[in-house]
Amino acid sequence: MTEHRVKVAVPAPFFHALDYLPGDLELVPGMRVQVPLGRRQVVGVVTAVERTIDDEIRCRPITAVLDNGAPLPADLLSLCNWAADYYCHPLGEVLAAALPAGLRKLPGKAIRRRKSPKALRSPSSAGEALQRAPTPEQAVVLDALAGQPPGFGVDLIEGVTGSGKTEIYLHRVQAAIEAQGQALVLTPEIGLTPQLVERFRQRFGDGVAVFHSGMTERARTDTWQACSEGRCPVVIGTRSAVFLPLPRLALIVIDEEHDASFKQQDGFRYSARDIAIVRAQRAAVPVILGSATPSLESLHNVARGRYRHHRLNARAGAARMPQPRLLDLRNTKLRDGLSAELIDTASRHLAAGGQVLFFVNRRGYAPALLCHECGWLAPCPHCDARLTLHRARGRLICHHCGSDSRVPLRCGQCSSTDLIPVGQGTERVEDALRALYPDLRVERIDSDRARLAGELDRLLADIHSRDIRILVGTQMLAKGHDFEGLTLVGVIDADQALYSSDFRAVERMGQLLTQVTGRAGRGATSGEVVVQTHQPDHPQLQRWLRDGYAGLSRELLEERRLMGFPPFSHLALLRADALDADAAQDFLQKVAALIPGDRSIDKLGPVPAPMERRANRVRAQLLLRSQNRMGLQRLLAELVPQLGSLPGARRVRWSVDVDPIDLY
DNA sequence: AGCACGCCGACT
DNA sequence: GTCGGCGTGCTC
Repeated sequence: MTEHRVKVAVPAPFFHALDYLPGDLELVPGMRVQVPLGRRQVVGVVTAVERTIDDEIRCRPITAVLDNGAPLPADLLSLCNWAADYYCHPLGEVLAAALPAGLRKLPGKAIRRRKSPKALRSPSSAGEALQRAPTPEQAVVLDALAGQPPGFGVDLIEGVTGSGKTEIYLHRVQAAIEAQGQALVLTPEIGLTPQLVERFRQRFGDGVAVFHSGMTERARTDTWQACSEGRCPVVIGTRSAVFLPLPRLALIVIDEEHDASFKQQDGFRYSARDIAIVRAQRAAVPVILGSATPSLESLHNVARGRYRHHRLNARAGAARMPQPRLLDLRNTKLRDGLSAELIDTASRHLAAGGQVLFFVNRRGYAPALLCHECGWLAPCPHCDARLTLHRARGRLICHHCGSDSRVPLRCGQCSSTDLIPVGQGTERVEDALRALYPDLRVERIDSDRARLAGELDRLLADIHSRDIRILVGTQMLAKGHDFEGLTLVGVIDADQALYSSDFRAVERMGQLLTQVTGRAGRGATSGEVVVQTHQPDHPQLQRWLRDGYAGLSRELLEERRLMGFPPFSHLALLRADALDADAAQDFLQKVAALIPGDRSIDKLGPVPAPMERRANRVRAQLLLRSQNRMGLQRLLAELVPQLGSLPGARRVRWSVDVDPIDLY
């Protein structure tokens, strides 16, 4: 007997959609439905409607259809399906990540009514007045972009900080809008870089929607709805915006494409940049990638002829990119991490009226507290890590698990009271600079400081008004901010990355150093950048100094090729952790045993994670590497759905990370 | 994931 | 004698 069956993806870790009976409901793929699952009711998405004679599995009826309006568009459903396969993640959970919370929950008593669409300020009237004439260099890039054949293609714009990448985006977005299309602009963090949204608002007025995790659930759902109805010509969003429904999608811009925050680091571990490129390919629309420091992946795609490449070298106005110099710390006297020469340089800039930024990539006062008598280092009770001293708060805090305790008066081992902070964080450098320059306003900007709403905005305003003369900040400050009066950037310690075992550490160091270098000399005065180091002869640091990020990245690509690491191979990282000592590694050992001894896939591990114990869980990992992406994906597609039923799987937490960026 | 069932320790 | 710990099994 022939019957209709409906495949429904539910928010649970199943690798296949479940079957339900439609009854007399009219269903099409993409509709949200309420279905019974065990003894609860959940929201699922219809993925297919089939005629079937397979009666073997039990089948319950669909409770209700939840969409009064349009179903999830077919292109998005299909994109989510692709992503679920590529990242080996259950489709129902992928859809849950793609839909705003308001569409994932069962409706309450009140039926949500759609707001009537706002009248949009006409883009052209708002825009024309503020249109800047492109520089000759920008004009070359714009001509090249305008001359591309229609359809999919990726253009990477490698432009130094301040060279006007945003202006290029604005022109291409304008062209997309004029052709009645919608443009999607992805950015790493909206809260930290309000300038990008500002520039778009100046040009396109209320046509610009934003979408990010800081918005209320309600606002996100409304924006989702507006996008799906084609009411947003431009939407600027973070990672999850890659899943917004855009019926007239005409262009995708990915700003700061190298930025790690495009990769989700838990649950469904997707790369918004990579999904965006797949989406553009499927929708046959162009992609613009922009960065001062492109990822090695994108540069490799340029080298292979997959992406087109454009450069913007000139900075706007009179500003020149500073030539950084290294400051050899060996055998110099340091005061809270600051050398006398750096202090002299800073004093000179301050006396001349400039602003100075000290870049310290660590929060807190000091990354460790040491007993001077016996060598004890205050450890985190839950992790294989040292506690960070937050002196102003009088706390020792673990930056890995959040463990928080009072600063002890005595050594935990020998009871000595001679405890000294070692190393320096932002708070310590801030204190030192306050003592050195009591008459100047010194402020620290890091995530501890900017946690309060509006605090970051206030600080940024006081920087622009030159009220703040000296800034101490983490990489939070390295991104996107324009500080006209900033003439000196001092990097306190460039060496951390040079000691790291992570294969991407030097790439990230180069990106960070280049980004902070771009902070100096944005105004008329040429800037100065000083990098303190104990490794002044390190070849990669030297390479960066001589040939900039472009030279360093060429060298790093060559190194990756020789080592067989991405982008010259593909990685998937299986992680596991557990409360008992060996459970995670034993589990991954069983996983490894399931993988055929195929020459095309390297099994690296299982091994203990670089930080073996974290938040009281013992962690292990198994890295898979292959030259052949399809081969790796086929293996994972076969392997991953079995892992949950492996003996011991319930005793461990495990995850799969396709294209991992951090190997810890 | 969420929720049941089920079989062993300390309490009104 | 019960309340409740989390091990394991299942959800169309």
